[in-house]
Amino acid sequence: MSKTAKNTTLKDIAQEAGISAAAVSKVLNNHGGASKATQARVHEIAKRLNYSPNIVAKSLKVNKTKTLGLVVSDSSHSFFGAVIKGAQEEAAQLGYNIILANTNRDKENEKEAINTLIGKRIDGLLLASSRLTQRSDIRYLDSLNIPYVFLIRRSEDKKAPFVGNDNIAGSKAIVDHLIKTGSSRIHFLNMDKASTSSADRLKGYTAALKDNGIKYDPSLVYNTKPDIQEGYTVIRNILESGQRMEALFCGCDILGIGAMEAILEYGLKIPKDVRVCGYDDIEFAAYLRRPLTTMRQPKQSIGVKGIENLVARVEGIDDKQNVVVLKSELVVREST
Amino acid sequence: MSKTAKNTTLKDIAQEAGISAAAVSKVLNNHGGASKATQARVHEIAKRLNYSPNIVAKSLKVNKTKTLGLVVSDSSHSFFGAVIKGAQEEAAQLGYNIILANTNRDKENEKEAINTLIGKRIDGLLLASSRLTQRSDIRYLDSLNIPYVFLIRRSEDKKAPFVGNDNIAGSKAIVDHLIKTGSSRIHFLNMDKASTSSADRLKGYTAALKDNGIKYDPSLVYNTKPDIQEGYTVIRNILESGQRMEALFCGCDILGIGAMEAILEYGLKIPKDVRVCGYDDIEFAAYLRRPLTTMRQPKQSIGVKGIENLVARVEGIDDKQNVVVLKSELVVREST
DNA sequence: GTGAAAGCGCTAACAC
DNA sequence: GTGTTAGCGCTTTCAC
Repeated sequence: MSKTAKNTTLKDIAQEAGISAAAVSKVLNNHGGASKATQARVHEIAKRLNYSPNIVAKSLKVNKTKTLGLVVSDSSHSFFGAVIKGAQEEAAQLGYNIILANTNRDKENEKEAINTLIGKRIDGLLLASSRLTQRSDIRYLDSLNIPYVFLIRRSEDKKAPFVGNDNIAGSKAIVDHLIKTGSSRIHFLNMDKASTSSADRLKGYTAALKDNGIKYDPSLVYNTKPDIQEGYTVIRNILESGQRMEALFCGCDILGIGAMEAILEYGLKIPKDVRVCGYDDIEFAAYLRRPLTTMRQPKQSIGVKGIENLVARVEGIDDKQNVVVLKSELVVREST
Repeated sequence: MSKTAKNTTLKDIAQEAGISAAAVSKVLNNHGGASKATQARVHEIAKRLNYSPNIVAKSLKVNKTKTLGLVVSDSSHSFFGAVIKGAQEEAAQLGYNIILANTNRDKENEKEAINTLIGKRIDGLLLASSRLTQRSDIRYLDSLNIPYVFLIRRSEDKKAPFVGNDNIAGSKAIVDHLIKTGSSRIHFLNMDKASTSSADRLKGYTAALKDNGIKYDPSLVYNTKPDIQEGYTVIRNILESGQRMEALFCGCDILGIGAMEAILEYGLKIPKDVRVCGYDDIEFAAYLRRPLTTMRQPKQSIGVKGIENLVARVEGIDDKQNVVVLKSELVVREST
């Protein structure tokens, strides 16, 4: 299994063709460099020797790796799976590769992952649901000296490049739906407080209440991390405390799944007794115990647009937008 | 956004410390190379100048990139998400990065992706649910001159390195479960015929029947690609054709989801009228309309062990197993 | 122990 | 046009 077979290099081809390596390089990159006859000869030899250019050497020379970093909190989450797919395929389309890193929602892990990526001399960085969203983090990111784009969760610095959906409008729309269809007492199980996405979703929630003349009651709002078990536990505790619940907006579908389990287990009916909404529209939202009403984020498009925007920055194209806000769409299912 | 700031190099440090770049390299890699005092000085300067080694240059020199390729059919599938996570984290642990590629279940795409990866001079290749499982494909893979390991779906060549579960034993166990709990007429909705995994699952299915003295009826066996809609359509057609169905083994959970939708929509009860099993135990199998009985594959472990095995090959360690078969586990839920 | 020289494979700049 | 030279940033002999 040891690599004995040396790879063919430009020099090998040059030797066989009786010209210089530089000339071969030019021919193979279509920069002229030789007579038609020599060109044909070079191509023939390259093919025969099964030549594959050493991108590492090229990268060193041109100081570009055609590799992008994609940092996500957890690549095993269905939501990120779709984003990653979009990003990876668009990158391939544009001639780039993607190195993937997981942070498990930890800021130190994230910085460490980024530092490794920087060592590999990536040309640009995509940060999905980053923890580096504080204003002070921007200095760190800028010091990296490569372009970066936030995905899904924006920075507190609203000028930082971002691709995602409008969380305020999205959650306002979904809470509106809950109100229009009959509830005025709406529990809200939001994600971690620290996240700008959570903050925006809370804004949407309060805006919807206000628009409909409902008083905001902070005791109906809870926060927890996006995890099925967490959602289950929080809602179960609320129910067992004897609080009446008639409508519940969950900050993401994952929390919605846990919440619905708790509600059903408690003996309440969905949607008859409690109506439940999520956010994201992950792939399985339609096939749950109660198909979940939710806000569909264009997950794959977020990945695609993110790469598009990042590559534009990497390649110095000027007419890119700084902030790309994609539309989300209310999907009403059995849970409401 | 243009990269004006030049990165610090060994030479910069050397200059400031008044020694050679080679000496600095040795110090920074703890290969001795200077007096204690000089060493301290070098470290101080490196830190002050925010030195980050250029891995591209190092890779070129040592002919190793510390980068591995991971080729999957579809990274957005929940199942692969878990495998990717395990692989990525284990790779990071061992000092490697992962470049991800999608093939969309197409052999030509897969070869193209691999060729790109080879150009990037990856040190090794992980093939998850590959299409290159024919004996003749081994020649192609061997010609790459880097170690590779099949994940999940094995090659026809049983000597090819592989990490996954025992599909024969797994599907035999699940069909046994169906038989033991009362069914003798068992439909089987398997995945694509071409896959070695499907072939093995069919073997398990027939073995279970034989063990229990049930005659194998090929008219109960169907094949389709792993897609919710496909599963839905096939089962719906069977039902509408008037065939009686009392138990159904699906080759993967994804097909199980589609199948259950069709069955319920047709007005039959699960598990009362039809009992349904899947395979894989994807994250959401427990939260479906009918929580799905299934065979739990150790998804994350497959990624972890796959990387472990591959890295052992890359680093020339001899005591690695060629074929690693991980245990799957029957998880009984409401659907049976 | 310490430092100088060579060279990984490629391409951009420069001479002919 | 055509080909040579130099050098990207690093490590690894090899001399001292």
